[in-house]
Amino acid sequence: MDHDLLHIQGKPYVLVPLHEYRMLTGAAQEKQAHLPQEILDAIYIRAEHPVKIIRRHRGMTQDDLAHASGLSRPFVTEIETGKKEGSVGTIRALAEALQVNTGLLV
Amino acid sequence: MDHDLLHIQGKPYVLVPLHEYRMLTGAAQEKQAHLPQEILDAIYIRAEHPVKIIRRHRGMTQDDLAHASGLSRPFVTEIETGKKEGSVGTIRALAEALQVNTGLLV
DNA sequence: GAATATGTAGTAAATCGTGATCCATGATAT
DNA sequence: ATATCATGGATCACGATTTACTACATATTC
Repeated sequence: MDHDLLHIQGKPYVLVPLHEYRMLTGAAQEKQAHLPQEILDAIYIRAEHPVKIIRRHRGMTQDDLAHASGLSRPFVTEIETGKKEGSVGTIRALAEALQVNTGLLV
Repeated sequence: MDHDLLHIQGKPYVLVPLHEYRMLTGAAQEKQAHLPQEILDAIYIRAEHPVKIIRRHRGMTQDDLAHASGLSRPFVTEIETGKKEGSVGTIRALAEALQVNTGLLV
């Protein structure tokens, strides 16, 4: 937890990577050691759906993920585009297929 | 609690005043200590529903949790007894009310 | 243009989440 | 001692919403 300390107009600031900031402020996540920082950053920024971010990082197509998770391919699309949210079971299946903690997808 | 977001070499950072940073890190440590090992063990064992385990550890009744989460009391009962699973939104509301990561409840 | 990857409609079926109601226990008064 | 009431929890029926599918459409890439 050692970050850069800098001063702006005489006041001390700490430069905290965004994902750690999210953790600190309670939108907390557990450590995902196997996901590189830029992926975690992308997830926390929420510019795209976490499933999409992680799926592409895993080098999978929607069809790959659909088969791996036992869901239909269009449904994966709808999850990723935010048209559907999916049930808790869906989230678990996706997390399992993507090999990440469910907390990352919720 | 909203701070400046900036990018350095493509990575997102948050500029946090030092005193708030100290508060945040202190609070985070305390938050982790909030759930003792025995509670985490109980959750892991899954003898009872995590919501029930954490709710009682927080000294809340089902009615307390219902109000805190904005859900109806019967629904909280049904979640805890496993009769219903709830939507992702439900999980988020409960995690928020119980002040734990969603991952613990999914 | 063929093949691959992704997005959209339409839908039966499942689930959500609620109010009404009920059960058990315990405290307080009668 | 027992009737009454309050509290915490559980169950049910049900309208409303969502799920997750198949079939179809559109990009995108080779």
